[in-house]
Amino acid sequence: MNAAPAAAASTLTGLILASTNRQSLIKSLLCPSINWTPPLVDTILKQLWNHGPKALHFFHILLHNHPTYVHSASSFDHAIDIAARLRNYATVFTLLHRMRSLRLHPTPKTFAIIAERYVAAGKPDKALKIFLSMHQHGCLQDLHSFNTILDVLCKARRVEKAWNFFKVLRGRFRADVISYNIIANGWCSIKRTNKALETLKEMVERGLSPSLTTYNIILKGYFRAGQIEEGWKFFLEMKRRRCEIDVVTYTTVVHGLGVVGEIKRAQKVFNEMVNEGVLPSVATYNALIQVLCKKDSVENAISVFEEMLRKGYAPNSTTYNVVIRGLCHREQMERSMEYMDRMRDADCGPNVQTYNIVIRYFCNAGETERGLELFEKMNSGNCLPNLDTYNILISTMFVRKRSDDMLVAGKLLIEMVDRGFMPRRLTFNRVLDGLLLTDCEIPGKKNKLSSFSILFSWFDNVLNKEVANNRQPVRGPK
DNA sequence: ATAGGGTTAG
Repeated sequence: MNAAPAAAASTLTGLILASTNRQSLIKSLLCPSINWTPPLVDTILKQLWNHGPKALHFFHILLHNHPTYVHSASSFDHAIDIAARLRNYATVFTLLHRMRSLRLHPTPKTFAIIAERYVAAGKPDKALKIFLSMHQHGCLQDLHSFNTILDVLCKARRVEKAWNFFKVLRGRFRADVISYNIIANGWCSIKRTNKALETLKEMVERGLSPSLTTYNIILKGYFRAGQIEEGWKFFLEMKRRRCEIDVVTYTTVVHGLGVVGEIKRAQKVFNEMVNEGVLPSVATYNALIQVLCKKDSVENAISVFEEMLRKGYAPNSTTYNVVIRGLCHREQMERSMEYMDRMRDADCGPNVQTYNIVIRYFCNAGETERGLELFEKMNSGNCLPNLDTYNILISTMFVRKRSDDMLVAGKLLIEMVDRGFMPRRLTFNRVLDGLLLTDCEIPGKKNKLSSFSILFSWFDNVLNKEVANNRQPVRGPK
C-alpha cells in the first residue's frame, strides 16, 4: 500500500479510538468524502487488532449503516478472526452466514482462522469439527486444507491430536511430503525428534521422498532438543551428500550453535556460507546478532548490525528488537532508546513488541514511571498495547506497595477488559486484594471505593464469560 | 493462510 491510504487509515483509526458516542461515530464514518475501499478497511482492522471490540464496532457500522459500501471477503476474514479471538463465537457464525448471503464465499483461509482460534482457546475438537463441516458452508476440503488444519494443531503443540487425525485421514486426502513435514515439525517443536524421524520413516516406506525442507526440519529439531552434536553431524551429512543446502540450513546452524554458546563455530558457519555462494538473509543476520547479544557481547552484536547496514541490508523490526533487548539486558536503557528512534527514522516501528521489551526492563529496574511514560506514549501513538503489556504493567504496580499504584492497576485492569483482553484469574484477585487493602489503610476512601465497585461489576461481568487461565500466545493479524 | 530459518523471560 502506498503512503496516502496508510495515512488515511491511521487518521480514521484515531477517530474510531477517540469516539465515545455511537451516533457521532456513525455520522463521521458515513461522511461522503471518505472513499471506503477493502484495503483501507483491512488496514484499519489491523491497526485496531489490539482493541477488538472497537474493531468489530467499526466493521459493523460499515456493514449495517453504510448505504452503498460492501465489505470484501478479506475484511470479513479479519472481523471473524477478531470475533473468534474474543471468543465471541455467535458473531463468528453470524458473520460466516452473512458472507454467504452476500455471495462472498468463505474460503479455506476463513476456516483456518476459525480453527486456529478454537485451538488457541483450548478447543481443538471444535477446530476439527469446523474443518469437517467446511463443505456444509460451501467450501470443499482438499489436501491443502487438510494440511492447514494439521499445521494449526501442530503449531499449537497439539501434535498427538494432529497425528491421530492424520492417521485416520491420510489415505482419503492422499497425504504428501508437505503433510509429513508438518507432522515432523510438530514433533520437533515439542522436542520429540525421534517421533519426527519415525514419522518420516513411515513416509519413505509409503514411497514419498524427503525434501530439503524435511532435512531442515530435522536439523532444527536436533538443535531445539539440545542434541547439538547430532545436529552438527546431520549438517555435515547434508553437505557430504551434496544436498542443495540453502540459507535456511545455514541460519538454523548459526542459531543452533549460538544459543549453546558456540559463538566461534557459529561465526565460522556464517562466514562459510558466503564462500559457498549462499547469501545470508536478514533472518541470518538476526540469528547471529541475537546469539552475540546473549552469549558474547552487545558491542560485537552492534558491529554486525552496522556491517549489515554497510552491505545494504534493511534491518526489520526483529533486528531492532534483538539489539534493543540486548542493550536493555546490559542496562543500557538510554542506548536502547536511541535504537527506538532509529526504528522510527527507518519507518520500521517501534511495534508493540519493542514497547514491551523496554517497558519490561524499565519496570524490572524499578523505573516504574518511565515504564508508564512509554505506555502512555504508545497509547497516544498508533501502537496499541497488547495482553503482555498489561500483564507487565499490572504486576509492576505491586512492587512499590503504594496505594496510588493500586489505583493504576485497577484502571489498567478495567482498560484491558474493555479492549477485549481477558486477564488471568490470579491477576484479577491480586488487583482486588490490593485495592481492598488500600481502602482499609488510606484516608479519603470515597474515590477508592468507587473504583473498587467498578472493578466488582467488571469482575461479575467477566466471571459470567470465561476467565482465561491458559496462557496461549495469540498470533497477530496476517 | 499447505511445510523449514530471527523476537520475551519465566
